Amino acid sequence: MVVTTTGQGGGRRPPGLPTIKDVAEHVGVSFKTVSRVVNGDGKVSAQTAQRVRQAVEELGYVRNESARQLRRGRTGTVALLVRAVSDPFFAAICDAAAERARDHDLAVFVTSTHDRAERERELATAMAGRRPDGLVITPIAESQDYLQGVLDSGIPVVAIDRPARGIQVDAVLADNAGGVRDAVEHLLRHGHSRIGYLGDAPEIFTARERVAGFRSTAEVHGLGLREEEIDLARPDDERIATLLRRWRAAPDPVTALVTGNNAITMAALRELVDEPHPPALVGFDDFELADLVRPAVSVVAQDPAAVGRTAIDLLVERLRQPERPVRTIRVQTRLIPRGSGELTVGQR
Amino acid sequence: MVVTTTGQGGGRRPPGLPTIKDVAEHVGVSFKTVSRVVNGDGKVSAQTAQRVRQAVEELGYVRNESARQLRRGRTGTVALLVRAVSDPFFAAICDAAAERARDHDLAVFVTSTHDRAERERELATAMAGRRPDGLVITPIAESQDYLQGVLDSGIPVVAIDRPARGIQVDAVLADNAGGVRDAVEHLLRHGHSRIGYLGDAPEIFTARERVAGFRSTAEVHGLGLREEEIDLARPDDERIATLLRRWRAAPDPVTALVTGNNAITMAALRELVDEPHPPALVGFDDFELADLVRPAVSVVAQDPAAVGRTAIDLLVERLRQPERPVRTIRVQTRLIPRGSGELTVGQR
DNA sequence: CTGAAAGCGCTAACAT
DNA sequence: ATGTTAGCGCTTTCAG
Repeated sequence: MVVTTTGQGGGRRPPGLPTIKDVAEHVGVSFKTVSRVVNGDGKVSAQTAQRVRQAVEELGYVRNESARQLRRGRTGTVALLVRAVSDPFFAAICDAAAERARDHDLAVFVTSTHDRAERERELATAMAGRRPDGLVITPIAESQDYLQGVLDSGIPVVAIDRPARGIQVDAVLADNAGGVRDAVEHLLRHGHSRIGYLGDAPEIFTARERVAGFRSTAEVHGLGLREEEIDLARPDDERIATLLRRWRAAPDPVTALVTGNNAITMAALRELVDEPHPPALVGFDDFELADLVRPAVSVVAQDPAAVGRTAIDLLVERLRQPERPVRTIRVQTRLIPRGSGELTVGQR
Repeated sequence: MVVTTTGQGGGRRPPGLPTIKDVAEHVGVSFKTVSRVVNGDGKVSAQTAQRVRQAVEELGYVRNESARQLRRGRTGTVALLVRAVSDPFFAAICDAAAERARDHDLAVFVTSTHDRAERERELATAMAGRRPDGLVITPIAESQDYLQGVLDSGIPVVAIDRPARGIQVDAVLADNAGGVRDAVEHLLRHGHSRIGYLGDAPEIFTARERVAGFRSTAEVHGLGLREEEIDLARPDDERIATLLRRWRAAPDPVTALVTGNNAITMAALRELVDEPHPPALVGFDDFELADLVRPAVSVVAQDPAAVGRTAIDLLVERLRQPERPVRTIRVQTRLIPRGSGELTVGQR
């Protein structure tokens, strides 16, 4: 459906927005005076200031940030590279980071890498061209050493979700092992001792930390793990469905599952949702509607907002103190029991 | 947990990234030659070009976009204002828009307005300061006339999700009324004639279009609507739960519901999920896991990716032809039956 | 094929 | 309190 009307903007050739000079001319002062008013640099009589402000309003003057940035050397921006803004975890990080950045008069520019290493580099470089005051990245590539020059030039970098490699930078990570430990101990408390683990591929940093948490917790509690009940691979509904059927058909089947990330939790749920007696389940990462599925899904929730805020905090601190030691901050996870993790062995 | 190591970046004072001049000096050519190589402006001997490229690599030169933009007048960017990137609908729009923009060598800068009118204006103005080649906005404020100057200056504006007011601009909207019509007719086909409607507050454009679709469809099919079974208000779990209990306790209760947006669908589901015989339900907007709830939720799905892509297309077309008539494009919705909408009256 | 000069719009430093 | 001058890093003429 197409509604036809007149063209936009009255049809003039792009005259461009007015400049500081246009405003000055309009008022009859030097363009520097306008600059002073616009920037609140004091040293302007209240009267002139008033007239300038009026002219600014009338002409619709908006300061050209490119020019300003070029002259000042800083842009007041932070570049944020995430896996995908359409991933709720990263979306929450973006919103929280933008919010916190506002408090420091910084604007956040977000880009999605879609987990492609070459795009990470491409986008980080493109962002560097815009001379952000800082760079927050979700490392994917083998190494981030290509950022050394950027770092040396005085633009701090903060890694989130996974540590950077090949460069020494601050990082904000989740307490992956601790989260899984909580999940396992929760299941143990509810009488489970045969627990299966479905994790993402071991190339992925968080996947390694999480399964390590699983193994060590199992060891601490003297659980006899069977390697065939630990699965590490890219999420794939089909594969996971098959695997679960096999596990559950075994003579001494697992009574509980821990899933290592959201996509895997979803895949497992799709397979189990219509089972009359599903195994207990605790998923890593909370998700909307976890409380609407039956049984409601217990999860280890991350705190994406804290990750986003902390990343900005680290960046700002480093801008203030470039020499301070590099830090890695772990954001705690939180176990949210909703029922699926409480299914006891007897209930099966 | 804090790991302490050495500072970042070798501890030098910010020397800034190398400039075109540094590269030129390093190679022993004029800085203009470097500019030519960097921009692929031909007219450079293959040998010089090679040496320049090597120096660029060695020094880690990245073009300063602020300087470039200042001189060229265009930035190669599009500013995108959405309600919130953490809203899955808008997140999908963002990703699709960024993808499509890449094809035109445009970078998209996203900001969230969080549905606050004053922030819409504030952010749109801040974005204008960065001189984007185009502006895509999700209108919230009463009027967008404050953008007239931006428009006149040659920066096109496209409205998404809701039309802009006070300015004549292109728009990409969903077929709201059509989507609800499909929902209602789907329910009619399954034997429902007593249908309740839960919509968002009537101040909201999409809410008005959707309830209008409900009313007109009901009329076409000769359904006798009862006004007390049409509810329009900001989503509120408590209110909706109470309302539903009342509706269902009535002597001749509704057998089916249409919910006008995602938040309302969620609220209704929370109330109905544990009912043995819930009413049929069709929600406006698809959501992840709609297939995991039992019964799986039938929805009218929007196509956010199409909205994002179309917005960029309109922008690019207008950049090419500033005088073309203003257009409003409606993106079709799609009914996805999953079970909740098929519950027949007899099944209750 | 390459270079020199000018200037985009702004702010910092220095006058007045 | 206001104005002048210079220059940020780059691209666009215009010459060589």
